[in-house]
Amino acid sequence: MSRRYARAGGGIADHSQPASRRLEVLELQRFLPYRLAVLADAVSKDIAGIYAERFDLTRQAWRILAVLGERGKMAARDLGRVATLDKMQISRGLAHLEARALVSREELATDRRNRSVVLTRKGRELYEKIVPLALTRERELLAALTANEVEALDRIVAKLMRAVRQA
Amino acid sequence: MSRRYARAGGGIADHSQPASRRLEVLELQRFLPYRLAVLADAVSKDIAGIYAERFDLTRQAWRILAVLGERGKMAARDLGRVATLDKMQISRGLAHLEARALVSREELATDRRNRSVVLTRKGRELYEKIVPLALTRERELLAALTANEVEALDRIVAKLMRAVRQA
DNA sequence: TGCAATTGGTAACAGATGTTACTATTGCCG
DNA sequence: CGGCAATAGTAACATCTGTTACCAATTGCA
Repeated sequence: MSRRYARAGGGIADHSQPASRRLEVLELQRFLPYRLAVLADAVSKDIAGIYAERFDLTRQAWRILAVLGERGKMAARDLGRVATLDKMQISRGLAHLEARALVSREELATDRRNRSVVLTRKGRELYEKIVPLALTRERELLAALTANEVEALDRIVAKLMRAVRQA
Repeated sequence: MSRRYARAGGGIADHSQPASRRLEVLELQRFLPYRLAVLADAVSKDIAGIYAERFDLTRQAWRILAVLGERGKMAARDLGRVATLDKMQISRGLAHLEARALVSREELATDRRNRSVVLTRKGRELYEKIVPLALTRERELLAALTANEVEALDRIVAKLMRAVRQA
């Protein structure tokens, strides 16, 4: 909505320039996709300070660890859906985690393509070290908002996600 | 998961585990940094559908183009600050844009380290083609929100940005 | 049953990105 | 002045990431 204001009293439109030629201004600082990208990147790097710097995990590996810690053994295929990672990212993340003995994979007799994955003891210990730190940091960030804003953010993110997905 | 339910019949707290040892649960789907990352990534890819697919610009190049289109000639150094890009990203983005004759650089007599950058005619034409598309897409996404939510999002993003920056 | 299409997974390459270190220029302070 | 520190910018390398193509296993259907 091209910032057009209703005029009181009279339906006289602004014809100083034909609407079709007037270029709207894009202020990068106010452009939602830009702001979201910058914010998400900053938050992401902040959290990576926990799992990457201190525990040498990639972002994908951390997501996989988080899902396995939360849900226990599951098929590799489902990991992708829950953690929003494509199959290549899953493959690489699991390779990374397996090399460090944080997860183990076992074949399913029912479908030998699909292997199920589970945290090892070492993996669970790492998970239990990271989670409190991550949650604490999340709380610190959310402390900048009022309770209403936290609730609104929840709703807004969900709505935007739906909007962009059905593009 | 370990979600606890209030017990009917009496304010007897659940002391099955001491609070200090109970591991809080991190549900990835509700974890703010994760949700933000997924949303920003989806929005980013959506907008990239405009500047990348149709006009073959990288994300950095697009940001630089946007800033130059909005503010006119400026020092390369300042581009980074405004567009949230580091100096290497600026260097690469400008190389990309210059190779396509979308920007031109000129030396300043006052400081030969620092060159000023400006859109060429071709660059401005491209800018003016992309901007309406980007703004339209932004509006379509924001249409999923109420006016109050749009306003709240603005405030919330600013607050979170401040919170994470002073980490 | 048997063959085409689908699915899970990985290898291999190409391209993008982050990091370190280097050059060139300028500012600062003795 | 002289030279050390700071700044703008880039090259070169290592890493990460996306893409394509491919294999193996399974499913579906003629």
